[in-house]
Amino acid sequence: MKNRYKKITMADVSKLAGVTKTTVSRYFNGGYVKNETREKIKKIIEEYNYEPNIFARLKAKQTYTIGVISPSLRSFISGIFLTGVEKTLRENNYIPIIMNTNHNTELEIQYIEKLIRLKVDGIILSATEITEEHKNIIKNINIPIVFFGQEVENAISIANNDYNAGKEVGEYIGYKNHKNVGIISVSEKDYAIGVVRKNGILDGLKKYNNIQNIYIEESDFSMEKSEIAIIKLLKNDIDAVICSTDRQAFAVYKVLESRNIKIGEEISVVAFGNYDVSEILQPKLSSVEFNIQDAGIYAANAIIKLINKEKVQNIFHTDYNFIKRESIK
Amino acid sequence: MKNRYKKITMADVSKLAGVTKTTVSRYFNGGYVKNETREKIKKIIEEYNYEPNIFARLKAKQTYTIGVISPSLRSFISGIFLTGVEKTLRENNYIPIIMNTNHNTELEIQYIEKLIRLKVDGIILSATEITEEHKNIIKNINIPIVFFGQEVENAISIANNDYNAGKEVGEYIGYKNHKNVGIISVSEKDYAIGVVRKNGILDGLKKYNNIQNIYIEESDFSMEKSEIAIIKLLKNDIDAVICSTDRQAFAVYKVLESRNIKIGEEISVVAFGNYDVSEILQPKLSSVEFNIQDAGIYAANAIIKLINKEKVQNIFHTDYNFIKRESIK
DNA sequence: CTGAAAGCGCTTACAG
DNA sequence: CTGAAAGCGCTTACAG
Repeated sequence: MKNRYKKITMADVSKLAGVTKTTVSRYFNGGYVKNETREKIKKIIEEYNYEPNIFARLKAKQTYTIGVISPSLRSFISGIFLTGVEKTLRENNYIPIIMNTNHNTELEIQYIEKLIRLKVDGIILSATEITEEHKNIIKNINIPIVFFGQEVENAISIANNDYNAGKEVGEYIGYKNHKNVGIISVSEKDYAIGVVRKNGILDGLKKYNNIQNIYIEESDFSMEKSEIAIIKLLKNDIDAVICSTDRQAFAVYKVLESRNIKIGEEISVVAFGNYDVSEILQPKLSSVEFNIQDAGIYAANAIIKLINKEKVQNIFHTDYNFIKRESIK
Repeated sequence: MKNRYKKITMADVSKLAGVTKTTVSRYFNGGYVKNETREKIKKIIEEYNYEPNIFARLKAKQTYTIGVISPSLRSFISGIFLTGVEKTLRENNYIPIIMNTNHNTELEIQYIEKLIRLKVDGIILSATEITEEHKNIIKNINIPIVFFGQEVENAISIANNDYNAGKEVGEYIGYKNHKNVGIISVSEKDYAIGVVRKNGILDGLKKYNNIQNIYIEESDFSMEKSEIAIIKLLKNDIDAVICSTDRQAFAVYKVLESRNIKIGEEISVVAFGNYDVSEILQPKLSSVEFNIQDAGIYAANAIIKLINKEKVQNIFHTDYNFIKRESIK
């Protein structure tokens, strides 16, 4: 058997098959090749386990690479999203070039530039914030781009149905007859979570007319900041805490447990994200589950459609499901 | 201001700077360029925000791309590892091509072939199993490869100090006077965890001569299988469960809670991995923390050294730290 | 210190 | 249906 770990080029294959590399190229790119010729090429390819080097498609219209920019490589949400994206892209013979910004928006812009230079066919951007620069990109870029996490005007975007999800949670907290509610929010720069989701919650809380006080503390996605937020909220006499994410709820659990405050009895806790461990917590955390894997698959399919000049609707809302568990009294 | 989202090539830059592209190339690749010329080029580059297309280095000795193969994009461990790798690679001007196998070993081999075709300078492989095919690769591949997670003979590898960590845990369970111990293991194909870590545990358990029975159930990294494993173990009268990973421990918590068995009182639970939520669980999970971020940074630095023909020691063991919390009586 | 020419591994008009 | 030639955006000997 041939050494599969030695490189072999299209020129080598063409010689071995007794054709020219034009024909081999056509073989791979769906051009006309006579059946007999096709067989000859196929034989060599299989024997030598050949596959063209995608990075050498310098002159091609398509490079079959897709840039994927993520704010994190280690969060629950981004892990699932990337898994969905990667799988779908790979199945369609695209290769993802994954870039991690570590929540640095400036890097996001730099990576877009870098990806364009790399001649990617399209970009999937999981964004936490949409700046003027992003809008500028949308106008000037000439490859398709799909946003995830935020609704973006005049662009293709995939977002959670944050308003409705927030509203459902808010209504339920009211329905369960809470009086004084603390909310841990995030920066309004993260419009989807910091504004839309929050507004949904606030509108939902109004429904049953029994909420007396609402206290809001801004945090971020870290446990540290969220611990500070819940400590501040506890200065008020609250009977419910609505967290923007499960991770924030973990911080709340930590603080409440340390103070021996009974979750689900003295104070209700609810969050968004439904991480896999949330049902292991004591008491089990109530949380809104978003179908992130689907979002990833949708994003990958959307970018492929856009590359193929097919129509894609401007905004796609991910499904959600409010899972009520023991953390609500 | 120039449109930053239009591509500009080295030829364009060279014309604008009044030199030839050879010189511009040398500018970027550390060749001799007169200071005056250097300034002219620098000016244009900054004005147009130019950077060479790394994928067009078809003729170069180095492509500055590194293949990174991971069994998952959404596990706690791989997330941290990839974050460390990506950061370090990026800081050194390498770009990672991240491939996800979803625990499919066959894909692993395919991706190695694909990466070689892509002319990556080196490969970092986070492996759960080392097969004959892997050993074959090591012999035949002519670019450097660094393994993570498993110790590999005649290759550069980074692994947790699984034996010592296992032993420390085993000893502690003996020291705390447990009598009947259940172990949830993983397949022996995963040598690091399924054999080395397990052997460490078993050897550790011997130290205090007080363990009467040891029951072992094989699982994998999923909660589902681990629930089945703990249910089987509970048919024996055990007073401690040693899990191979925190995720397995989550399954154990779930089952024990559903049966109202008091963790840390009736049964001790201990695991390996120390996921960030493990200290939020009730009772707090005792677990061995491995410094995975360091492993990622080390792996990236190792591959860069190998590319530069520098020496790297064959095996590097990641630090660990056994964190004892309330889950042990 | 810099340039002209060839080449990396492909694709793409253009012929035939 | 297939080939010869040019070219993608770079790098690299080789001159000078």
